[in-house]
Amino acid sequence: MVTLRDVARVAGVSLATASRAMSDAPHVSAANREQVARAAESLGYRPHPAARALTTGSTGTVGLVVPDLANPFFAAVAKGVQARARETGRDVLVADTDEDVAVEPDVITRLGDRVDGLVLCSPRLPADALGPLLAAAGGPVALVNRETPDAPSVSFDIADGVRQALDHLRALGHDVVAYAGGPRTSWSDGERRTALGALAGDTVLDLGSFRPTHGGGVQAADLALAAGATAVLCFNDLVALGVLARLHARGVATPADVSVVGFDDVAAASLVTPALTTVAVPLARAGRTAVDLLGAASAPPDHRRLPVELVVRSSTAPAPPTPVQPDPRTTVPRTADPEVVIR
Amino acid sequence: MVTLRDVARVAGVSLATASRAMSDAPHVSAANREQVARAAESLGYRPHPAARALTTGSTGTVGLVVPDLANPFFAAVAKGVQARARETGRDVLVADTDEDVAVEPDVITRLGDRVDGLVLCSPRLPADALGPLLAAAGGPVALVNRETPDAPSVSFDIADGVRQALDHLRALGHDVVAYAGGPRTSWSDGERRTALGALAGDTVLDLGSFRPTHGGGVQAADLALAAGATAVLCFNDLVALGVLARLHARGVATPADVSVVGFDDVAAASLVTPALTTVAVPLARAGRTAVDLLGAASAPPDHRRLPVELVVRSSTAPAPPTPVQPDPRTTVPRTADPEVVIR
DNA sequence: CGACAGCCTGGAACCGGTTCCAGCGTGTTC
DNA sequence: GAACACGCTGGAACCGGTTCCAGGCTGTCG
Repeated sequence: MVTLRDVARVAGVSLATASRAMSDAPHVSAANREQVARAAESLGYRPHPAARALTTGSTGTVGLVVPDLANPFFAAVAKGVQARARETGRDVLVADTDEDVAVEPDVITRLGDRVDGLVLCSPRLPADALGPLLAAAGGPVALVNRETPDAPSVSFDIADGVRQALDHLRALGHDVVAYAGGPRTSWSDGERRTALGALAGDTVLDLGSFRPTHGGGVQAADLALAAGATAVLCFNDLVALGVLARLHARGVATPADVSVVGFDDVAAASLVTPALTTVAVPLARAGRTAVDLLGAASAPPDHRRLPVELVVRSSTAPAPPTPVQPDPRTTVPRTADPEVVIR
Repeated sequence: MVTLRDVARVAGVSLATASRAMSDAPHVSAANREQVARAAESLGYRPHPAARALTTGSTGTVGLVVPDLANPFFAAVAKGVQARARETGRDVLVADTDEDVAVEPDVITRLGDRVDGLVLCSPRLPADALGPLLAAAGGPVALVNRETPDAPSVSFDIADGVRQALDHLRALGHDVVAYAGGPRTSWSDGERRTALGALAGDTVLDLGSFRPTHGGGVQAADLALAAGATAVLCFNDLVALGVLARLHARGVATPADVSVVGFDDVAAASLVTPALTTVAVPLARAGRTAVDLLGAASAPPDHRRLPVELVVRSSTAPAPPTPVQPDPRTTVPRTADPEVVIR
């Protein structure tokens, strides 16, 4: 292994000078700078990351914590984080919590020690547990798809996305829109619900909370049908895909009988038939922005809201003249509580 | 920041003893061991990773290089790598080459310096460039979905997967099977082609090479139709999904008129309609196994082939009595060269 | 009762860089 | 021509751990 001492010896200068030359510091003559560069090149010198980290205190690494790497939503964010980090000469240490809230604190503190900054994507931790943890991380932290007063964050203009979706469905003649919600503990589900309440309080039918997966959508579809909804707005694309699949299986035509709108614009959304109308969210950009926020600590913390855009595809159409009748043989389960209107 | 010196002072022992106590080394009295543990606990001591790495030469980190984090295939492998690394007390440094061969060498050498071992998933680099690079990594390397004599690897029993798919289609009465191939430079496409040639030389119709994406499948579907194929075996699930979508768009019924088989069993495969019959590949397990191979260097290197399993869903059915006629108005493009039979 | 073995212990060297500081040489200015 | 400023240089301290080595203590055996 070749160290800086070797480079210094070959270049005929002291260790200190070699170090300065390598890091483009001032107080090095052009001749020596050249000598050192040449020696380093010929020896194939590569600085030892740990040694550098020990003295400078900076590791050249950013951490990323996501609930599930295999979820296309997080994968897209991860890609953005990775790309931006590489552009700025840093590496990414990634941790997958497997959707388990209990491991989040461990992972955050462990990673916190090893990185220059930490990006937390959609942490599931409740606000009161998150706050103290951010301090314990011991370095800059930026959140994605979650907001808290204690740290900078980048999230999406969910209210505007909900408005665009609602405007679109109303323009198509859907007077009442059913909402297939995500987990109650989800910050972004809360944002959607708040927006729905503010924008269209008494014309939104709450189908309840579902797991943010294909299965959750399947479940929601039956409730939507039972309630006689002509349009379903979904927590995310996976849920929307589940709704689509279930409607198809039950012989309900989309978009002729029921329109479906998703959220996120995951890759699969445009590949399915009918192609999904959905609120596109700049996931990779969010990842990139989060990395940039790590560098720019400010007080009060910076909260970015990235713009979103409704992408109209083939899963939405004008409301049918006579909406599907609620199936008289079915009843809506209590837990879904579809009578409750969001305010 | 609290260092081991602080712990030693509080515990009333020397730095050396404190170090030994913390790392469960021998030659420490039970009393001192207890004192040190207590002091470390009360001070909230956490060892400095860079300092440890500097002396021991081990970083407690494994590297992972993938072509595209957002591709569900690689995401699943990454999840496996991450899980196994965490179980063994290590972290994962991940790099996404964005499908660009040119950046692979850079990424590999850069990451190689910072990790105890490197997992390379589906490197696109040609064999003659890969070999030297593995040495340059300067530590143990394990490959996933790629084999080379120079390093241990974990791949899949592709030949058996191809056999299962072929047996299935033949049992359904498909005499000739079209193959929608992946990139010529892909090692695993080569494996599929070799298996096809060995198993069914003159009953396989080569549709050509396509980008391993939905778009590639769309492209392949038209060629399959033009050639009058009743069954299409695809390089991977994304291609199969594209084929399915295009057949649907052109009014061809699946599986009644044409059967489609994918490869990998990505999550989307089971969510689409008709659900995709595909060769399921243990992606996460491959990731875990690769991490284990890093620890167990052996000569000659260990090459694991994980078993695969055909999952029969709804995209395959008995061959139609009278196959779809090749559309007389279309001709098969030259580049696809469907006349060429794999041997 | 003395010698020897063996377990603990702490001082010090070391890992590979970065950076402070003192010293040297040159150029500039009264 | 002397004093001063400034740029370059290398010796040495330092970052926070790990580990070698010498020495002290206790226990056992002859």
